[in-house]
Amino acid sequence: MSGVRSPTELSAVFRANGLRVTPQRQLLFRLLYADTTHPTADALFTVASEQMPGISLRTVYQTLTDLTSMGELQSFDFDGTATRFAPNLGEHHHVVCRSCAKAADVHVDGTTHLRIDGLGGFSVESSDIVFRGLCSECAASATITSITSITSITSSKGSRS
Amino acid sequence: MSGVRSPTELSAVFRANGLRVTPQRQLLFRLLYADTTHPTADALFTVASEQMPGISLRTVYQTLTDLTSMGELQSFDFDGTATRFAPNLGEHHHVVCRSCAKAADVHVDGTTHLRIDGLGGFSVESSDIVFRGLCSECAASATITSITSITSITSSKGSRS
DNA sequence: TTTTATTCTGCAACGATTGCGAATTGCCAA
DNA sequence: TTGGCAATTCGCAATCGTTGCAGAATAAAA
Ligand SMILES: [Mn+2]
Ligand SMILES: [Mn+2]
Ligand SMILES: [Zn+2]
Ligand SMILES: [Zn+2]
Repeated sequence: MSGVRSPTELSAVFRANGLRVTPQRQLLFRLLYADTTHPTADALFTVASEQMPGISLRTVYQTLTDLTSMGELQSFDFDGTATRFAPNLGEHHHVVCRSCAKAADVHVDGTTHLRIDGLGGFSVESSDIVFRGLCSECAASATITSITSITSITSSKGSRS
Repeated sequence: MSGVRSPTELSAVFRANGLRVTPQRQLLFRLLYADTTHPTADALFTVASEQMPGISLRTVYQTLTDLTSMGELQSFDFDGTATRFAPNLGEHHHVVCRSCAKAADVHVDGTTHLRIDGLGGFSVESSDIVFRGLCSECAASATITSITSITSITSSKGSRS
């Protein structure tokens, strides 16, 4: 239920579902294992290409789709850009940086005490909580930018861009 | 802070921001007023076209973008499909039907008691909770489908597709 | 009314994702 | 081990949602 499934285990899952285990798939199993960045298909394609030049982006999408429909991965749409994929761990939620789009897992206590008002016939099966804010790196550079900006205004005697 | 801003109020907001009030914009203000469906740009375009044939989808996008950057609308990416827009009411969250993608507002109590573990340097500025499940219509038709399916299996003596 | 900066529209371009068909290949059976 | 063949990969075109751009239209100030 929790923990990342190993490449070997994923191979077994594929065979159990009547799917073949190819070098491309094995590589992706390895890359996904212990990847905590919630990467996009294209990000995985880039790193996969280093180890296997010629692998196609189409195959990356295919494998991610397969893994997702088998329940081994979850897919997320944190913003309007590319879909992000991550191992389907136990119940957890996410923080997303509004500046660099970095995402991280968080564990949230107290979700069972939430009172939902206004459901009007909807039945709830799951919940996704996305906390938005700034990662530490972006918070740091925001501070620097702000200081630079003040310095710039001071030293340029109030010019406007 | 809460409640939908009226077309007249939105016109004032536009003028206050140095933007002009055009018939296209006024129409969209009216359509958005009291629209609780969290429509896509294209859905709004369709209904707008009925009242103003010739209005362009580009203009709908433009106006939605303007309203969003003025803080009058919020935009959501519930799934990988089109962005959805809705008046920026007070704090509230959403239920989304996994079958027909209908979205509705819900009010959630207890969010202040959530304990977030594993933030690791992230500063949280806001949170979005999306509850996923089935709306009453889809739940009803799912039941019917299920019964039909059983009937079909029974009457076809166990054939497999 | 005249003027002009803003807005509208149509269309091209873009990024992400999927459909498709031909070439390749994992895997099972002999 | 070696076919045989269905599954898979790959490249490319197509699709979808959205945005950039430029010329025509127009809100609103004078
Ligand atoms: Mn995660
Ligand atoms: Mn809402
Ligand atoms: Zn960041
Ligand atoms: Zn539904």
